[in-house]
Amino acid sequence: MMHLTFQQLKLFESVSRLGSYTRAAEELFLTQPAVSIQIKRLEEQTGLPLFEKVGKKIFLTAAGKAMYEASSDILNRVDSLKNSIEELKGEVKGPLHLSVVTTAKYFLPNLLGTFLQKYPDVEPKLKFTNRARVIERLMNNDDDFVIMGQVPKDDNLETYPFLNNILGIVASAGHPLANKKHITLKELARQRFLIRESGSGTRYVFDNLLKEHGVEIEPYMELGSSEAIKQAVMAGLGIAVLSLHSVQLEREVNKLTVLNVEGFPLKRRWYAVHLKGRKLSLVARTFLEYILEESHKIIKVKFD
DNA sequence: GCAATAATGATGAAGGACCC
DNA sequence: GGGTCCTTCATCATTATTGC
Repeated sequence: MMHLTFQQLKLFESVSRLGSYTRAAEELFLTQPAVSIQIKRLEEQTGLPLFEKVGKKIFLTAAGKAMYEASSDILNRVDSLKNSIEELKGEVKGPLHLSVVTTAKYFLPNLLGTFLQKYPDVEPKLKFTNRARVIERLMNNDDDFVIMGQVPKDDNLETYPFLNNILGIVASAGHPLANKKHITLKELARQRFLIRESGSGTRYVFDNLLKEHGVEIEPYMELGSSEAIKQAVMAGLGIAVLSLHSVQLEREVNKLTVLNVEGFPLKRRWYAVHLKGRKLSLVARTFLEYILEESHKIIKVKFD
């Protein structure tokens, strides 16, 4: 009979997910040897290696994959048990698992901060990633719910719009088009465009808009985050489509400006989304109700 | 840079001795 | 018999160091 500890499973799940002993140690506030020793003991209990090293990378063996599936399941069940117990006690307490598209990092911490002031015993577990990965996690039912701007068309999803997501064409304050009253999309297409990688929600919206108007642009540069794009725009490398949530501060200090382009700003919504039929924990329900009712009071953005 | 190993310390459970 | 204190041991963590 294997004698596995909960700590070993937690460490194993973390190492598998992050592909690194060191990263797992950082995540769990331990030292790397502590992780190494526990994984070794787990392998001794299993009687089979769980990881194999190829060069500097580690990969799961067949036994490791089976262990990963089981450990994820056990950890999820324990989280769910914690939620059930807290629900029986009627306390808003315990883990809150959310996957969030990266652009939402400009407003979600603010919402979460005010929520945690009210419910300090909630343990938020956030994953900021791009739209494609958020959809993957949504379909795998990995989180309580996800937050995204562009919800895939799927009858199996429950969606809750909660906040305006305004997308604008952003340029450096000294850009030649900065003071122009009306800019056509064709005119815009001649500019140097900085765009997000495919898989990003902002890119998805922009591509669709261009297709609708039969306009083609040649991207000048592709960057992996809104933050990188913002810095590049401020450096005068080009213009970009960005959520106005992400450039609020830069607009206030006159580092960036929003161009007056036909069809812009694009008014979209932020959505909380989960699979239909998913039973939300008390913590998740409370947070969902909180953002539906309070987000527009807490998060303000200048649209013009 | 990253994982493994060795030496060492902290902590908690179990068991025995002692006292009331 | 029950409660308290002390010792022992296992476990899990750390730092320092080594090897790839």
